[in-house]
Amino acid sequence: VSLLERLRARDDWRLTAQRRAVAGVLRGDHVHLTADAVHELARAELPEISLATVYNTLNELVAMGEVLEVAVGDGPKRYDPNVDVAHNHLRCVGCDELLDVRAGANRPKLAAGQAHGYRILDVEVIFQGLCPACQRRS
Amino acid sequence: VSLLERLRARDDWRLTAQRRAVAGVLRGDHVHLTADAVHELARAELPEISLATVYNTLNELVAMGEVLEVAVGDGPKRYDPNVDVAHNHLRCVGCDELLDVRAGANRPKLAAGQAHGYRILDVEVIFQGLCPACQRRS
DNA sequence: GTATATGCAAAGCATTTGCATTAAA
DNA sequence: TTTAATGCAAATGCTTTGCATATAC
Repeated sequence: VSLLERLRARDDWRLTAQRRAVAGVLRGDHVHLTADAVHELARAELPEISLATVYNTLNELVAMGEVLEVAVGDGPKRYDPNVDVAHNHLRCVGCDELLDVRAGANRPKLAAGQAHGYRILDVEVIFQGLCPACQRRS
Repeated sequence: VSLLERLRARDDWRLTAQRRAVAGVLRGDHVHLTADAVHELARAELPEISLATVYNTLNELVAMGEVLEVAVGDGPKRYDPNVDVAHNHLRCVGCDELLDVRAGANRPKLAAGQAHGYRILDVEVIFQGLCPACQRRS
């Protein structure tokens, strides 16, 4: 089921040209675009789309659970349409590239007695390292 | 060995009143202060310290490896002086509280064939959930 | 027709930077 | 005395917001 189809199914959410353009850009399984990049790409299809609308739309998609917000390291947030399959991230500390990696069978668990009364909702795992290009550079 | 002692030992780094104040604030094992909070607290000891100097100092401490920068969720970065013991973080998505948790014996490893040529330097694990107070509130 | 989304420009917040002054070594 | 750190204020980068206009339903 594609993002666009899921959005079409909603009756509480108006499907505008701008939102269709944003959804069109957020297609695929290894996409980690910044708001700015989404704006650039969406503009190819709809030149008059504004950055503010891109931000508004992305925030709505995140609130709906249709897109994942990935904030790691410095720099702008990334938006990841791959919400169905649990996965981890691999980031290059040199160039800030961000890749998806399959979640190993062993999702980390909190050690006993370490929950501090929390109800755990999610575990985020981020591998940090140097990509091949940045290894050569350093 | 305390942070202040380690800093005194450096001969390439001038120990000023401001830097001593920042180091004084970053004492203890469960400290996750924002730059602003460090500024507030440091002001108690040294009223004329500026926020810019706090930022400069924190960045230097991070670059030296004496302090950990923790950027998770929205909101400002936190600074964590607990660099010696590897540990994970537990964050409340409601109020943004941040706690240290012991790293389980099983640090997550990248599945075979998923390294994409990267040289891995670090793994960050962040448990997200609701703290007791925020559970009651919701 | 009516509620909602849009674009624009301005505001917001966290952080960094340029530069003249001050202080550590 | 020399070199580096400070404070201030302005600039930056990302993101959000207010409001009049346009558009989906």
